[in-house]
Amino acid sequence: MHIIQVEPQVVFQALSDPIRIRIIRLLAETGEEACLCELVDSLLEPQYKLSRHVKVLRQAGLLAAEKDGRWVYHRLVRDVDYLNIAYDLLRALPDSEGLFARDLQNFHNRICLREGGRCRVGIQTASLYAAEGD
Amino acid sequence: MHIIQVEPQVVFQALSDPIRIRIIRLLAETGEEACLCELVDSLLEPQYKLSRHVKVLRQAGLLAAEKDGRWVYHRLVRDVDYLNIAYDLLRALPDSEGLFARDLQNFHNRICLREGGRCRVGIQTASLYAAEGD
DNA sequence: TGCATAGTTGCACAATAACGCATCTATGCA
DNA sequence: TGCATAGATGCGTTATTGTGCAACTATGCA
Repeated sequence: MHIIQVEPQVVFQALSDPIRIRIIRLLAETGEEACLCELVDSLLEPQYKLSRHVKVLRQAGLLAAEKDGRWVYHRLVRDVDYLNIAYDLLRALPDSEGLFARDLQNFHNRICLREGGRCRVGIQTASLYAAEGD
Repeated sequence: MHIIQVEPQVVFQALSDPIRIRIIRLLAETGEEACLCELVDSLLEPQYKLSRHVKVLRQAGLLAAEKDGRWVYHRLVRDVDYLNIAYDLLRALPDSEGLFARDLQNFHNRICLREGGRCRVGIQTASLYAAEGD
């Protein structure tokens, strides 16, 4: 394990985007790790978009990635004190319009598709949430 | 008093700049308020630059401004839970190169010039820190 | 009432960042 | 060994942001 020295402003910059906030908040709230397709089905955003945002979060030191076959699991970096405070901050944010609650619900639904705790399918948005529109 | 609803990413965006981090960190660490010229003498950055950065922080809901004669005092907004966590976060940041320690020292020196707890002078950088260079 | 000064802001410019599209890589399975 | 699929990325475009310079506003004092 290696700790990459990151300038503080890079961490805040990484969290200055709504989608990236939703990603980190989802993992902070659930304590889970998630592969990209699970994030796609939870946030209902294009795959290439989330792939880029996850990369930003990784380069900022907030996420660690672990490859498992075709899937790449992303989890929060927990061994930096001020990052844990950042996660607490995210969990303390208001959810005035219930947008985060929706992400959370979608994520829970998507987690149910795991087999042996591992994701075994790809993007399921079309079949799972087709009726939701949005 | 009124609370302006601010989207979370705006707060992080406000803290995504090194100078703005230094401003908030200084006020969080000392518990003080500061007028603009005191910030100029503490951070050793141009006045127009800090004026703009302070404006960003104000619009993001992190700072409140109070005018007193020719001086404008800036203080942290304390009545929002997640902002207080943000201030804790800033105080937990490393100061690997001692840059923040310098800001803090300059600020303490500058506070000594107050009369009756109020700033009564303008920018003193030239006379106070002329020898420091940078 | 005019001047010095604390602070703000319009403007132009350079750098950065988010996005959609399409394409590319890498891995498991038939 | 070829195909389907999870994920990454190059490119061009557009929007945003930080900065320096200079000019501006607002306030206290002689």
